[in-house]
Formats: sequence, structure tokens, C-alpha cells
Amino acid sequence: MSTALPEAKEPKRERGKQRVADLLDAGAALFVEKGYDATTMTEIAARAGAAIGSLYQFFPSKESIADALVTRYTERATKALERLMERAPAASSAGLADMLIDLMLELRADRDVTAALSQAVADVVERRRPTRHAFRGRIAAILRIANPGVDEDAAAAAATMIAMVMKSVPVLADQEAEAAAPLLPQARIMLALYIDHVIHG
Amino acid sequence: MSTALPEAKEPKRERGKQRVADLLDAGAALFVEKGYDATTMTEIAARAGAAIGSLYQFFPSKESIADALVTRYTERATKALERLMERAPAASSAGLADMLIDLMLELRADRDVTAALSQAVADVVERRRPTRHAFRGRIAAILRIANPGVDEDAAAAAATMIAMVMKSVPVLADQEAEAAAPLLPQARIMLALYIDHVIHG
Amino acid sequence: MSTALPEAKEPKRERGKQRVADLLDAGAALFVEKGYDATTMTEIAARAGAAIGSLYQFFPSKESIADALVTRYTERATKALERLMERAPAASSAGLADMLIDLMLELRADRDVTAALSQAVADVVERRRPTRHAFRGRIAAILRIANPGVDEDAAAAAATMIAMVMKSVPVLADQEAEAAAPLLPQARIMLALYIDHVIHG
Amino acid sequence: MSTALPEAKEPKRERGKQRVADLLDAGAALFVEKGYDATTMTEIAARAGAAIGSLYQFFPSKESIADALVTRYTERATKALERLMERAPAASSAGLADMLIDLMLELRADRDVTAALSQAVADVVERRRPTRHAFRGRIAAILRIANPGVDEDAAAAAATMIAMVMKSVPVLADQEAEAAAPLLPQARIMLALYIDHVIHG
DNA sequence: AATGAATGAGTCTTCATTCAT
DNA sequence: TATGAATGAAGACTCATTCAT
Repeated sequence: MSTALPEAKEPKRERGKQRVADLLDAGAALFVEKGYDATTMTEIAARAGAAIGSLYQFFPSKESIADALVTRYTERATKALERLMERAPAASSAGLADMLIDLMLELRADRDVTAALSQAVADVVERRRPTRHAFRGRIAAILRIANPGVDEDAAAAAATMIAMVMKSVPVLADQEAEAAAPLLPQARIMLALYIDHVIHG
Repeated sequence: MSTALPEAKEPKRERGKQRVADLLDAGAALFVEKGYDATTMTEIAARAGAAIGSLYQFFPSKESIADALVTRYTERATKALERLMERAPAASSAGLADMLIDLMLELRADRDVTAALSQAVADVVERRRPTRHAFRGRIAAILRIANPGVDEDAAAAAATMIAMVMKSVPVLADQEAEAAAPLLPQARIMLALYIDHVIHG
Repeated sequence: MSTALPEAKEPKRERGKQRVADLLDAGAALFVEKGYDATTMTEIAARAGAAIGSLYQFFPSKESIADALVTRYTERATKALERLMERAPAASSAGLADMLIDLMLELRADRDVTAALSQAVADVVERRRPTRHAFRGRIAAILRIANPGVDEDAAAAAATMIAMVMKSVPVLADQEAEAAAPLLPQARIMLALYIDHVIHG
Repeated sequence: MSTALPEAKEPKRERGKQRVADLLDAGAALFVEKGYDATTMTEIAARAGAAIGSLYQFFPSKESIADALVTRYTERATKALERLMERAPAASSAGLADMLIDLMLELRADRDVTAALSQAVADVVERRRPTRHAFRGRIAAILRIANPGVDEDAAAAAATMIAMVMKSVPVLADQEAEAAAPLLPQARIMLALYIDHVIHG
């Protein structure tokens, strides 16, 4: 039973993983489209091609879907930031600004989901606090590597400002189409100016 | 008669006017506290010290409260911007940045409400589009008054960026308390740097 | 006070009567248009150009409007039937049939109102029972005047059948327009045939 | 699959089918007893021994129950008329009258429901128009088979009159008990006389 | 494990009726 | 007397979650 069919459960697990991914994607899409509250568990199941019972097999509550989605975003964001940290020390102000903007561009889809959830699921903001704190800590660290003269508090404040600009990247990216002028380059400039001011100003 | 409170039946007696104001304030507070969807009509009425029927006497639907609130914000924002426009031409980059930040600080409470509604009431984003457009148009105009050499598209893009920073002011203001360092001054700096770059850069 | 201004209250009474009539007409129209349940007290007042408070000054409840309307119909129907009774004895079967159809044509509008109310206000059917009974009694009497040989029960049954056909007159009259053929003449024929059968058959 | 129960989600399991039937019966009974508007969704569910949520699982709105009921009546009436059509050509005027009366007697329960709904659900009258038209068309056809000399318009008008008498059958049947004399035989006579007049007169 | 029916608390909204001015 | 605001019980409908097959 164990050696005879070692991979017997593989397809099942495989299928289960696919199910979970589909369900998560369906939830993500719907949460962005219509908001957390307006999205129905039945809808999520339907879009994933699953029965409502199946959805509850994997996610015991609506909030657990939100949790999973936030976790997914956190993991991806963390990894992306780690990759960025390696290249950051060598970068100029403008280079750093670009990296940060590009980071958000990469995380854009996930970020939209998290934004939608932050409003509706009170818990999410709370849960994300340490992550956000860590995120800013890394940015502050980068700043202080570039200029050790910047004191901790100043670096922390600057990191918050930088995070704020980064947060607007998905929104700006969405407006690209309708706006007459290119917004992202302006965001890069704004960020570069500010970083430069913090480091060399 | 007045264009205020669309969809809401205008009260004809003094008592009714007070009721409407109370109801609106209760709604605003609750929407910010728990979000649009999580706020109950019954709760709004209760907080305003009114019966549910009284609430519906003036606001025929939950959405009509949102509408009224958005309209109120739009009116106040428009007025505030108009006042700012008078003083703007004479200001330096830093002065202009300060004015804009202060504008948002003044509108902060209303802005928070509108932000909460924008997420949940699909219609709100749509309705606000022209207002937002006009708002940015004014900012772009200010930039081009300061430096007529800036072309229209560039001014428009810069205005969008500036609006974005302004939008974050209420959030930053809320964080002042918990953050180790003062955020608002940093926002002023960031904005001043950028405006200066657009005008003189 | 009494001799000096004897007609002082006349205009008031006059106005009051007009009010009541307007209110009743508004109610009648709306009950027919949308049914008793779907009609709102507020609507009735509005259509009559009165405030909701005024409506309640004259009619203490929604049902009291229905009552008044039914009473009005009963009175008019009774009067009309009395007039008919005078001419009935001398009429032929066809003549009698015509009179009965014409009677309903005359009462048509009021009948429509009563029909609408009968469905919704349980009380109305009950209240109208004696009137309906009397109405049929008169018709049965006419039949027995025409042919005293018809026994009471047979006359009563025939009267019920005749009333049934009469009841359909308003409906048929409404269809005249859209129907390709004239319905009322057919109703006259059907009734004449049946009356003739009862009396001479 | 089947055309039955429009608007109602078809149950997929046996249990669901039974539920739908029970729910429909409960609705029919209550609509007749107290009228459409006065009947509560909660009551319907209760009488069917179901939770309010179960009711909504299959009938998304109160009106959808009315729709389903009307559809059920239409189907049954159509079938019954088709059966009648086979025997009609060979019948005498009296025989035909009897068949038509018996048809309504058979459909009596369903007809009562539809009558109750016609008043309250505006849509019902509209939806039934084509069915009613077809129904009359069949009756007109029967008349013209009996006597091809009857022109189309005359047959149509006569069919409407016949339908009118048929419509009163359930009412008459209900009155049998309280009335002193038998009404149904009189209805048969009235109809026979009229049909005979149309065909041979 | 998968499916779809069952459940019922909770929400928005309506409206007849009453009150205060 | 006339007016319009106030009231709250009641009803349609939703949806997260649980169960039975």
C-alpha cells in the first residue's frame, strides 16, 4: 500500500494544490473586481469551477481566504525585497528609486488584492503591521547604508514616505492608459529627488 | 434648490435640517470607523438618535447617504482649492507645497470618509471623476502660471503626482502619533522638491 | 355669531366635501391602477394634492377609504337598479338583457374599484354580501314578475347566473378596443337567450 | 431542461424536487387563502416545512413563485384543452358546453391560484396574454368546425364570451354549498344556449 | 473527498399611522 | 385645521456556514 502506490496520492495532492490555487485566484480576482464584502463564497467557488462544499473543504471561512491571499503577498513581497537588498547598496539615488518602483510593478497584482482586503477585513491591517514595519526597516537600512550619517528616526520617517510613494505605483500604473502623460517616469523622478535629498541633502 | 444632498429629500422644517445634519455626521463617522459595508442603517440612525424610519425619510437608500457625503466633500474641497488658487501664484515651491499639504489637513476628515466610500460604492469613483479631473486641472494651471514653459501634458502628469502625494496626507497625519518621527514635514519636503523640479528643473 | 355669519362655515364645508371627493377619487384611481396593497396612503394624498396629515383627518385608516368607496358604489348601484326596476316589468327578454348590460356600463368605473378592493380587503366581500344578496333578489323578483310560474329557487339560481354575466361587462368593455369583434352585443345576446329560456323555456 | 418553473433554479437532487413541489403547493394554498400581497415568504416556507433560506434556494423572489404557479396552470390547461379538442368535433352544443364546464371544474384549483395572482402581480396578466389568445383560438376553431359558415371575427368574439363564462365556473362551484339552488347546471344551460345560437342560430 | 441542499440570523427598505408645530 | 416629520413593526431577500448523501 505504501510502496506499491507511492505516487498514488501524488495526483491527488497535485489536484488539491491546483484546486487551492484556482480558488485563491478566483477569490483574488473577485475581491479586486467587486470588493471583499460584495464577493460571495458561492461566486468564488463558481468562478473556480468548484462546488461551494469544496471551497469550504480548503478554506474554513471567508476570512481564511483573505488571510491566505495576504500571506501570499507577504511572501512574494519579502522575497522580492530580499533580491533588491542585494543590489541596493551599489545603486545611485535614481537607481534605487527605479528598483523600488519596479518592485511594486512586479507585485502590482498582489498588492491590489491586499489593498482591497485592507479596507474590509479589519484584521488584515493588524496582521500586516509587522510586515510593513519590517519592510520599512529594510528601506531605512538601505538609506543608512548609503549614508550612515542619517539618524535612525530620520531614516524611518523617510522610509515611510518612500513606502507611501511605492504604494501609489499600482494606481498610477492603472491610469497610464487613460492619462495623457506617462506617470511612472514622474514617480521615478519624485522618488529619486526625495531619496537624493535624504541621502545627500 | 441647492445642489447639495442629491437624492436626499430636502427637509422643509428646521427640525428636519438638523436631523439631516446629524444623520450625515453619524454616517460619516461610522463609515470611517467600520467601512461602508459593515455599517448598518440601523446603526446610523441610532447614533444620530433617530428612528430608522426617520433616516429613510431623508435618505431613501444607504447609497444616498454616501452620495450626500461625497457631494459635501466635493463642495468643501472645491471651495478650499479656490481660496488656495488666489494665493498660489505668489508662492514659492516650498510655499505651494505647504499650502497643498495644509489644504488636505483641513479636508482630512471629509477625505477619510470619501476614501472609505470609494472602495465600497462603485458609483462613487465614477461620480468623482470629473471633480478629480477639475482638481488636477487647477493644480496644473498653477504650475503653468509659475512657469509657462511647462507644457500641458507635463503639467497634467505632475498634477497627478502632486494629487497622489496629497491623498496620502490624511494617512500620514494618522500615523504621526505612532510613528517615531514627524511625517508631515517630510511630505512637505517631498512635495517641495518635486514642485521645484517641475517648475525650475 | 350664528346669524351674522350663517354661511361662514359653508365655504369650509364646501371645501371639506371637495377634499373628501378628491381624496376618494385619488384612492379609486390608484386602487384600480396598482391594486389596493400596492397603493400607498402617501400616494393617495399626493395625487389629491393633499398632505398625508390631511388624508388622515378625513379617513382614519386605509381601510376606511376602501369602505367609503364600496359604500359609494353600493349607493349608486342601488339607485340605478331602482330606476331599472320601474321599467323592467314591461320589458322583453332582450330588452331586459339590454337594461342590465347598460346598468353595468353605467356603473363600470365604480365596479372596477370595488373589484380591485374585493381581492385585497377581506372585509369587503363580507360587507358586500347583503348588498349582493339584495341585488340578486331584485333580479329574481323581476324574473318572477315576468313569469310567476318560475319557482323561487330557480329564480335565485338564474339571478346568480345573470349577475355573473353582468359582472363581466366592465372587463368586456375594456377589451373592446383590442378585440377584433364587438363583445358587448354578444353579451347582450347571451343574456337575452338565457333570460328568455328562464322565463319562457 | 424542461420548460417548467421559469426563473426557478431546477433542483438537482431528489430531495430538492420534493421541496420545490411542497413549496409550490404551499404558495398556491396561501395565495388563494389570503391573496398574493398578504402572503408572506416566511409563511410559505413554514407551511412547506422549510426554512426561509430553502425557499430562496429555488425561488429567487416572491414573484418567481407566482410565475411558476402560472406556468403550471398554463401547462395543465393546455393539456386538458388538447384532450378536449379530440372529442369536441363530434359533440352537440350541449355536449360541448358540458365539456368546457367540466374542463374548468378539473382545472378549478389551479385557476383559483392564477386568478388570485392576476390581480396582484402585474406581470401575470401580461405573460398570460398569448396563452389566453391561443386558448380562445382553439375554442373559435371548434366553433368553426361545427359550422364553417361562422366567420372568423364572429367566432373570435363568441370564443371570448365562452371563455368568460368558463372563467366563472370556479366561482360558481364555490357557491354551490351556500346557494339554495344548483348553479353549475345553469351554467351548462347558459353556455349550451349560447353555443347553439352561435352555431345554428 | 465532492457535492448541493438546508439553515437562519441579519440587512435593507417600506409604509400605515401618530404627533408636534 | 393643515402640514410634514417621527416611528417601528414587518417583510423581502442574502449569504456564510453546516450537513447529509
